[in-house]
Amino acid sequence: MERKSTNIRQEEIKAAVLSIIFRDGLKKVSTKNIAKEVGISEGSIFRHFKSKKEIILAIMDDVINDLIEDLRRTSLENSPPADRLYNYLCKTVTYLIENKGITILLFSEASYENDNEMITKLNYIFNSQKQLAVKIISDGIAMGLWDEAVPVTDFATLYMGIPLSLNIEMVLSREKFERNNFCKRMYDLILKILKKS
Amino acid sequence: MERKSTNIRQEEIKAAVLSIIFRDGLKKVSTKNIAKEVGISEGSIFRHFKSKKEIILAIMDDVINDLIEDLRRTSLENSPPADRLYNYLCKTVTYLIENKGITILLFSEASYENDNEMITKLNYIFNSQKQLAVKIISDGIAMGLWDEAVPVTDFATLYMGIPLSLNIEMVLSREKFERNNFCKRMYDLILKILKKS
DNA sequence: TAACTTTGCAAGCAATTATTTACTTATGGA
DNA sequence: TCCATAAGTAAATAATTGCTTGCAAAGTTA
Repeated sequence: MERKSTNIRQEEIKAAVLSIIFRDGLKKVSTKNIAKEVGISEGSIFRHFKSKKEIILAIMDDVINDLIEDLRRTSLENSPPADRLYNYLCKTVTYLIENKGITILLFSEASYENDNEMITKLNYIFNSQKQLAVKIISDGIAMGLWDEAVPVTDFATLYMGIPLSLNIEMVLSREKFERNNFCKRMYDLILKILKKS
Repeated sequence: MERKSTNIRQEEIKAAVLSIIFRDGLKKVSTKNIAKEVGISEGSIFRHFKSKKEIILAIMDDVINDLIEDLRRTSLENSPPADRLYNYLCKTVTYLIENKGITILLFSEASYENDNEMITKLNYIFNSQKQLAVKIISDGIAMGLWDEAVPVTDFATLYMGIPLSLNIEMVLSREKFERNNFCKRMYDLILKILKKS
């Protein structure tokens, strides 16, 4: 009966959830299976989280604290907008590839549960990414580097399709997705929209 | 005790599933709730479908027969590629907006269940759309209308982000999504990538 | 050492799941 | 009109769900 602190167990539980999602699908994320994955009893899970929903919300908070805050910093740098946009996109892609279960959790769990708290968090994650992208593009246009005729919010909607496409490709072909230079290839494409003609 | 033929009940059951998904979320799609929505007993459902999974697969088949086959026709027309691309995109967008539950079903249920048969069908739906888009773009390039330097498969990946973005926007803001001219706006953006410089 | 808190477990909870059962009744062609 | 078939039901099925309980033992602080 090895004992670990709640902090550690919380991390183990969140990691277990993501592993199960990526390996077996969202349906298999039951408290019973989480317990088995961590190596503790089912009841113990409720020592560290008050409900299953709290686990999911905690993972979404991790995304906000890790990814979104990192993206915010990138977006607000004062390096050239082109560099910022490239880093911005690649950081997102890298994060999604390295935290595999997260993409499925984000884009499926909220529409599965239809839970208000989850949808609010997902909305924040999604719209933050959009708005921070808008910031970079607006800067580039204001600096006279990019085409001022580009509708920035529409562009941001199209931009958000990139991580979403990546997500679906990963769901459909789990391991063998061709991620080589994925962000560079997508970056080159969208840059053409921004270029002055 | 009104009685209807299996054909009719199957349509009612599929429609009920989509209604429940859009109104209450995927989680509420239980045989009990489907029965209530249709107005029959739970057991009756199994007179018309051999399992719940068969209902989902039947809806996916509808997408293949209705949307994908329509897109195939559009893609293979011999009208100008620009017209074809515009119609192609708008048909997809219109279909997704008019069949609300379908977007959630397609992009969430497969990753929820992690079922091979479902993933195979989703893969077919997704890749057909991609390949048919590739066909239109390749035609445009071959006719000397568009930039031959555009990497067509990368472009198709970016293109697929459009329906995916639409899906997420609809999940996040159910009714009040600004769908006005959505396809025209997205079309104008991606056309800039294709234009010769 | 004593007292207290935290972490652990096995067992049990009520609720829900998809599906099957055994039986009834309506419909449509002979 | 007869009768097989198709379409309906209520109720029971076994399995699973998230979560709670009661109690034991490990860690921490005094």
